[in-house]
Amino acid sequence: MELKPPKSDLPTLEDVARAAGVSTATVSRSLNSPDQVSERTRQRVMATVRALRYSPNFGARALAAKRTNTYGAVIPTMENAIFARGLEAFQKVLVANGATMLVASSSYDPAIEEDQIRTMIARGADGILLIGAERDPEIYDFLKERHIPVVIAWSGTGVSALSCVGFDNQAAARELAARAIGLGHRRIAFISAYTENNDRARDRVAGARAALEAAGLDPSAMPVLETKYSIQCGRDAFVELMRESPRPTLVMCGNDVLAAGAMRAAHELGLKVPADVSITGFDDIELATVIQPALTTVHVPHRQMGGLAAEVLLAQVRDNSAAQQVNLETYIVERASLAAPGFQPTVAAE
Amino acid sequence: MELKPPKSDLPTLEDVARAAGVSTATVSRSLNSPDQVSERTRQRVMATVRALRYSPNFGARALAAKRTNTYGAVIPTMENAIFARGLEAFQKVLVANGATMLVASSSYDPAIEEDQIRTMIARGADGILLIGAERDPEIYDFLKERHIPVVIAWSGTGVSALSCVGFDNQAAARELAARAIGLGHRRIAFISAYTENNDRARDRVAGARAALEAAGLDPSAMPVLETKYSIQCGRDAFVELMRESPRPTLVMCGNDVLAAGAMRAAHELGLKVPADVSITGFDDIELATVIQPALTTVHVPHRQMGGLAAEVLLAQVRDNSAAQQVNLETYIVERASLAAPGFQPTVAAE
DNA sequence: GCCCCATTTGTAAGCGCTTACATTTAGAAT
DNA sequence: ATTCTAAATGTAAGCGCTTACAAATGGGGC
Repeated sequence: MELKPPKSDLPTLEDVARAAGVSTATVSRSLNSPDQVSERTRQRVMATVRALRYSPNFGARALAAKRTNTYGAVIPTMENAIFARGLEAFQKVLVANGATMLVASSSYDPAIEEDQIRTMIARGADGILLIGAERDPEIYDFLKERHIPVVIAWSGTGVSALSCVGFDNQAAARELAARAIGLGHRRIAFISAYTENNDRARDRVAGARAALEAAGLDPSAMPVLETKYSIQCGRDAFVELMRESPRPTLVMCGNDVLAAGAMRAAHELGLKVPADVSITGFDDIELATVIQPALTTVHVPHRQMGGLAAEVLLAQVRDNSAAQQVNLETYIVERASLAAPGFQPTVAAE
Repeated sequence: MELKPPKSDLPTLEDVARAAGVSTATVSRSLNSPDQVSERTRQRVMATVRALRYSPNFGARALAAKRTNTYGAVIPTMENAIFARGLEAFQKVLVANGATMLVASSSYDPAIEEDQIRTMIARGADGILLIGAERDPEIYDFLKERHIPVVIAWSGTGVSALSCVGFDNQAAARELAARAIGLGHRRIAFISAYTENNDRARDRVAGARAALEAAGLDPSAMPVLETKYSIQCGRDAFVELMRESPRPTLVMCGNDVLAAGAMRAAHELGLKVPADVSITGFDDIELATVIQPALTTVHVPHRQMGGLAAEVLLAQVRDNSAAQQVNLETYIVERASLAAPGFQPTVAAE
């Protein structure tokens, strides 16, 4: 505490003003709204800025301008490739617009998430990216009260009056399930991420149920196992599901990671995919193409979502534009892990 | 610009002071150094803070205290699971200490990286996390000039006088290669990430060479293909390597992602792993356990690294402690993809 | 009851910037 | 020339907080 080094004698706006022979206001304007300054003056100021290696003090600027040019992102975890992708894109767009990104992860815990959101706001975030629409209304009130623009990603329709950039989880899952039913599957099981506090996971399960119902099947007959987001958990869940008799002919998974675990378990149980059992995923991350057989899954445009979220947020903050609701398209990627039940591949495995 | 909503009438320190019947200094102290305030006063102040839902203004605080409690992390990309893991851990430790994380990615481009570093500093980062030690010395000068603590992760010995939390990439790769040589491998090929501006990648290749040399083999005879970080690239590189005659009996990969691609290519070429060709990875991400056969690789404690990096950085900033150099242990994870070289396959790929 | 010192509290000076408002300057129109 | 207007620049008032320093308070020890 005592030894704090002099952080120190960095040039200030005033130093630049003095050196350039203008007022601080002119320097400030040259930096922030160049077109309010004459060409000649601006040149001179900028040259001085460079000569002095001046860099504006962030705190002072934030204090005076009431804006930080910093945006927060609160996501469940960076270790999930889908969020990592989205974040990367979000950040790129931010940087391209001269802004920076604050990140925090909640580990899927609503209490932690709330805390992180408050911290971001206290840190002066001009806007904030949130995943999924489901959370304590009090948080939305808090955000509204402070006039902080929010964009919700990964979920389609969000809270009204809030921007969102997402897709229809339920419709996507329904479509995939319908496709499987069309192929002849009747006994379908589902491995889902925990649905509590997770509207995306819940919607995906609901989508499968809806397809069943539409096909005149009993949706409540579909076994659903909820588990954590990890390969190991997908594996365990699959083993559990295969204890049933008769066995399901298709195991749908709420995401690709769980599906990878399921695939793994299938191999260990000596089950051929898709001959003995079909497996589907959701998200279409790289993993889906690496496992054997390659995974039939739903492609979600994560990068696009992250990039668009940033744009929407920036527009709200900078141009005071209205909240927007953007719904992105998803599509089924047919690979090898889903086929008609009992399907014999022309070339035997191994 | 014009319509900016009133961000507005949030309570200030002064409001709290007035309401609690004390001076602003006392409120500030209650918040920042509670033990300088009497128990009774503090209680009263805190109650008022809660009642008014007061939250300190970030800019003002940063301006007055010359500290933001914000730390920057500049990484190549969040889409790489190893960095995502490290970052997640880094962030967790930061949050546990009341700090927040600013993130930027450089896409492995030194110019972008430099830019991001400068931006972070301009944003008032109190300290900064960097990946790998190799960069323009000018950047280090800049950082030193501003007295910004830096911690370098992922590389063992870094720039002197800078903290680093890493591991010995070269030794780890050497050990793995030595193990393979002990198994009987003589023709080894290497698929590496681009080594330009990437000391980690370079060290890994160097490690393999060192093992060859130590075994009396010619290190320059080892084919090395450099490529981008992606499964597809690993696949292409592997195919390329298999054109050689005689074929290598072992393809070492600079990371697990490349190895996954190689594995994929091996299957496509009808090559059995490890009978026809062994494959090794590096990093030990989850992917390594999903592919068939499971990957023999080097385990790197990414999370630990990220967490420690945060601790080192915090210590430097808060306690003004000296720079530390921490070297973490790695170890070989033996799975199925590496075995003694089998007979030379005569069946050609199509 | 008095003195001294440690503890607690208050006073007020900035921190470095933005911006409303005032002033000056320079063209254009007459 | 003169007047008017728009563009360019300057002045200076904060923004909300921290902290050096000063002042007040409260116990012991005598």
